[in-house]
Amino acid sequence: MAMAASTSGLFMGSSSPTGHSGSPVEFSYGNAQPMPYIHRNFDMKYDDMAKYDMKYMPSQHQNGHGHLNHYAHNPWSIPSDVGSWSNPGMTSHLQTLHADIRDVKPGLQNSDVGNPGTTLHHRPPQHMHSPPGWHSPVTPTHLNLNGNGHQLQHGYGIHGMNGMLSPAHQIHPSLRDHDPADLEGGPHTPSDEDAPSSDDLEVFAKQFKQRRIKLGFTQADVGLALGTLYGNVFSQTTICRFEALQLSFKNMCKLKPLLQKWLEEADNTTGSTTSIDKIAAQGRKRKKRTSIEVTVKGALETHFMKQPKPQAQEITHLADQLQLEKEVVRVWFCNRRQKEKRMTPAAQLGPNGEMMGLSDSEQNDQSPPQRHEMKMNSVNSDSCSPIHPNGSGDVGHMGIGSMGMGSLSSLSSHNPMPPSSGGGHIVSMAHLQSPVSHHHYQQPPGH
DNA sequence: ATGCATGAGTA
DNA sequence: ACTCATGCATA
Repeated sequence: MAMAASTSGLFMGSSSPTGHSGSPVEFSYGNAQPMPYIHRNFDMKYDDMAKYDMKYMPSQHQNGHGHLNHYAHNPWSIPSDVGSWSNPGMTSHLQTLHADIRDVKPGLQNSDVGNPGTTLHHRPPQHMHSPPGWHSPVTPTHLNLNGNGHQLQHGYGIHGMNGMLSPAHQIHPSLRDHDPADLEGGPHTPSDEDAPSSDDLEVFAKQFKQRRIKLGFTQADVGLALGTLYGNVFSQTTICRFEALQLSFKNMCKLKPLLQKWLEEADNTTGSTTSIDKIAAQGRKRKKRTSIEVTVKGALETHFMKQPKPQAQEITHLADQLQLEKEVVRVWFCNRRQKEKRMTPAAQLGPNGEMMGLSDSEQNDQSPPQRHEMKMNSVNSDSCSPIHPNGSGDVGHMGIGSMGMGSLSSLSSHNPMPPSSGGGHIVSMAHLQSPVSHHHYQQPPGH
């Protein structure tokens, strides 16, 4: 199926390197189209579905969505192609990742065949013609997942294909953080790859964004390119969050190598163009996004302060009270909690920067439903990172060149953060706009 | 850029 | 039922 194979422009869905976000609008399936899903074809084991009144249409199902899921839980897995980031802690799941990887782009590699030598990179800005419709109905490459729902697929993933990997180039000195010392198989010296500190991540993220923009790529482009290159497709959202340091530390660490590699490619790619088409997925509909009214939201916030983890019963009650579906409320809390992990009570630093508060577990004082978040924090005390609160620039809204996030906390954490731990610290600490009002959440797990 | 949503893995 | 990674859809 040759889709738009000729497109050289590649994923230029939007390309508005104008400076800020790649407006998602142009992004393929428009707003109204519940188009296909790229992954997320799964079995609906949802009974919730009932409520949603069949709004979801399962199309096919395998054991789970195939790609980047598993590794999601194995944060340290990374493609081994890149010898660079080999690191003990992470290597364990490489293969796993690979496996996952391939399923994402079944079609692309094919379509790309025409340009064997190319680094599968695309040169966006210059020529962007037809938007590569993602509509191409691509066959879901099935991955053979065995009963465990895990990978176990044909090995022809990425590596087999002409497509990816290639770069042997080196990157800017500034970007390369590995030291040559770690060749061989032994325990190599810990480098950034091993355990980037939050500072490293921050710096990298910033640098990444700048380069990306200079190169003329949008966040969406990068996300797609990653899929092309390594098999892991990421959305604009994820790239955005990465740049804004809004991911968990673990997640940041996981993505960094990929983005780093992409950067290398992008920087070195001369003019080769590669066109790849994006795969589309089959559709499966998603529940229409519920828009919660501000007042309702406020109520939820209020409850959240008091009880971040309401019991099912409570949720039911709340839902009933607010006239929302229970599921909506439940999800709201989940998301809120997740968000809370990035929002830190941090703001309570004293003028000197000392950390204050955050000892109590909950209080009545609640913050208004503001939308700024202050990030940086670590949720679980367990593993690492002493986080220093110090937010800095507001990453989100600044212009590229002007990002002033100078130094945040250097949580220099080290460690390979054992996956075992819940490790959910987020690295981000970006904006701290209003240093006032905020609640601190930090309640002990026991509930 | 972010809110609501999905789903794998886990407790 | 929750966490975590991730993303569609939207502001």
